[in-house]
Amino acid sequence: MSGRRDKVRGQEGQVRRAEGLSATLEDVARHAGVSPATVSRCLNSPNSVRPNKREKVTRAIQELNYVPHGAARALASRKSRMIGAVFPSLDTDLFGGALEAFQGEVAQGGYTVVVASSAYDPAQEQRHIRNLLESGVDALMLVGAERSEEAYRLIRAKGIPYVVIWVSQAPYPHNLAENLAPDLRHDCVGFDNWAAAADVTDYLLSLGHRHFAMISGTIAGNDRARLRLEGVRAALKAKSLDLAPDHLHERPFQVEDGRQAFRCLMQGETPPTAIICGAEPFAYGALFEAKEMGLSVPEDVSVVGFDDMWLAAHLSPALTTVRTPRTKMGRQAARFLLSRLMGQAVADPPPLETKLVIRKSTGPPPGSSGL
Amino acid sequence: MSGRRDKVRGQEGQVRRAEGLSATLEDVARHAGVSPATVSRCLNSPNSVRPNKREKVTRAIQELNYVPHGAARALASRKSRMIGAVFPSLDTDLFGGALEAFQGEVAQGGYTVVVASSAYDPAQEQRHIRNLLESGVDALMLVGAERSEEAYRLIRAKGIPYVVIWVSQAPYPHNLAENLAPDLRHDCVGFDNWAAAADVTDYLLSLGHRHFAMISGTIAGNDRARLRLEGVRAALKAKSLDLAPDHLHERPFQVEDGRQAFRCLMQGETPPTAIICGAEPFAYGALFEAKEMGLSVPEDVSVVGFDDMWLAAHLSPALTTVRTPRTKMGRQAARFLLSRLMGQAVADPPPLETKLVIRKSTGPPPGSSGL
DNA sequence: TTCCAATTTGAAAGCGCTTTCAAAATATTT
DNA sequence: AAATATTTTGAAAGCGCTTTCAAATTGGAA
Repeated sequence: MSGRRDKVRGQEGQVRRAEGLSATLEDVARHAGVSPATVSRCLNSPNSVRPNKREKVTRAIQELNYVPHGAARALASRKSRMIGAVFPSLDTDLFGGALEAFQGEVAQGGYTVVVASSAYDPAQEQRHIRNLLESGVDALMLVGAERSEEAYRLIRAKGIPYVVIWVSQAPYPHNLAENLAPDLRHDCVGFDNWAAAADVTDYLLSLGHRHFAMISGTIAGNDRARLRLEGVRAALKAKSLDLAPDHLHERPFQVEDGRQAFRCLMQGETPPTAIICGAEPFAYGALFEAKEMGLSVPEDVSVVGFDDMWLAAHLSPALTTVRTPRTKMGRQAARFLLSRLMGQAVADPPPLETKLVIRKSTGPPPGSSGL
Repeated sequence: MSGRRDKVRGQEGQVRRAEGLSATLEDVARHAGVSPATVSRCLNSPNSVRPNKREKVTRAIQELNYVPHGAARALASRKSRMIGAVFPSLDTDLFGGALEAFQGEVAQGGYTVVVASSAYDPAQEQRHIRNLLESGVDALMLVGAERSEEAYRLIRAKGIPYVVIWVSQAPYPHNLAENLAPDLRHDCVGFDNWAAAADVTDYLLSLGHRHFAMISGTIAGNDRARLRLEGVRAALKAKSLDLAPDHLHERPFQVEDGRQAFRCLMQGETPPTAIICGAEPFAYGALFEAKEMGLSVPEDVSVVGFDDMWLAAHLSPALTTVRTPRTKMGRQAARFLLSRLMGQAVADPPPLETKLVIRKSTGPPPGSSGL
């Protein structure tokens, strides 16, 4: 059973390809008068082949318009040169920025990124992880560390390096240990969500605020959201304060949710004087809604965001927020994975810095003399 | 030269895998007591195998935690189940939205998407296309039809289906024929940039405007930008008007560029009464800058955007703009490619609709009595 | 029950590359 | 110049799967 593939013999006895079939390495070898092994070497370690042959091969490659067959390469070399990435969403510059940086860096290393968006759905995420694993990615990048044991089992079964971004393994009381099996220490590239949230809260506290509210992203399966909430709570607790149940709104990550939550909060019995948003879209929504309700920020209520996306600085009032290093995360995650793939035993990079960016949406609570 | 791979024989003579090596189809076959062919069939066309065997195989797969090897599959079946996509950028919800929809739809069909961002750079785009082709993608999605002949040659050489989005093949005088070799009719999923631009212009014209300016995205290598500019020009020409040279600013696609251009325009000798932005970030910048300059929109100048990204409706004044169907494009492109991959000879889908969304940033020109 | 058509199965040949091993060619030393 | 060390090359064996072809099994029809 030869020739499932239509090789047709030309008049000179040379094998040509039937329409639509591209040249193979063997064709190149024949065309250049060398062995397939040599062509392969030209592709993978050019200096291990004599210049004159190398030239012949290069020419043959050009003439035949040869493009190596990725799958065959992957099969033989046991590496696909692909890195998988699953993001919770891609329709915002938040993860998009990280992806862009990640992809750019990974491309530098000759790798290609296979991407998927899980729409913040753990089940979908797991399916995507499985898919990527099947696709044969050499490494994996995931957002957040919280996911099913099953998902991690799959990855470990494949034995490929992976990195988890947007979280850090900070040695705080709030670290992940309490929520993850002890043997699970993932490599992280990210920042300390807990500390960053505690930070803004402290700042607000220092302005004199005592009545807080938080609009938090959906917490189930989202450790970033949970840590931020816990960070806020911890900072409040240090001053013997707390978040009243009706002052905590947990929602999907949309601007519209921010609007609703804000309205709800400000129309309540005891409106807060400061609103901490666990994700920036909430803050945008809050600001928009404030304008609509005729409330002024920060005179009537202070609002802080989280992430410092591009819009924050342009809003009026400009938004006080926490700058998170998404581009850096993308790049660093890429570099980390690349090093691991080159066999280097790189250490977990240290957590990245976040920065409290104080702008115009925060001030002393109403009624205070400015302290 | 056997066993480059460490197969170790267990005591029962059964082949197990050394650490880190995952089970293969052959392992599954042995474990289930069937031939490899049967396992393969279970994976690819389950109903061609008897239920009892199928069950055994399914169990074996589970027990061994078997994950098919994508590259091997791709090599043997000559299809990789991957689709490549190159976007000009990913750090905005514009292309991100399209990508998200594209990826979701493609995943439905059991495909996976390999993505790359070209940073609006043709050379980088071409490199990415080459890379994706090497990766063995079964199909390709690109933004815009304008790119080097070389790039198209590469794709055609591989003989895979591809689709070009964000543009249409509208049968207008402005169609692509003049800029592309006649034999190049690409499958398009998109809308008519020219007509959409002409549309807003007509609207502005109908409000009484006669002094126009345009802030256009960089045109080189970007047919969307070019078509939009031409659309505006054509509409103006129909009224014997034109865009003064100093009333046309061509820039990268950033908010900051919009700010600068706006300031420049409004501080000029003869400021326009209407500014058409070829991309929405420009309009945002314009609105922000107007506020800073103490100009009011639309009283002093009307501003229109292009794309209707999420922010447009929340701005004050809310932005009049053209809604472009990016989610639909993503989905439709995916479906088109999927059909082609299933061998169906689908026709080019018809151009999608755009919609002029009139909000508050446009009005009669200053000094007019409201017509 | 016997025989033939229809359905399931397995053996084996690749898919296009990489990589080992040994042979051939070249460079270096004595 | 001969002998040895080094570098280049090629032959061939897979990588893990799919798919053809023929053999084995099954289900009906006779």
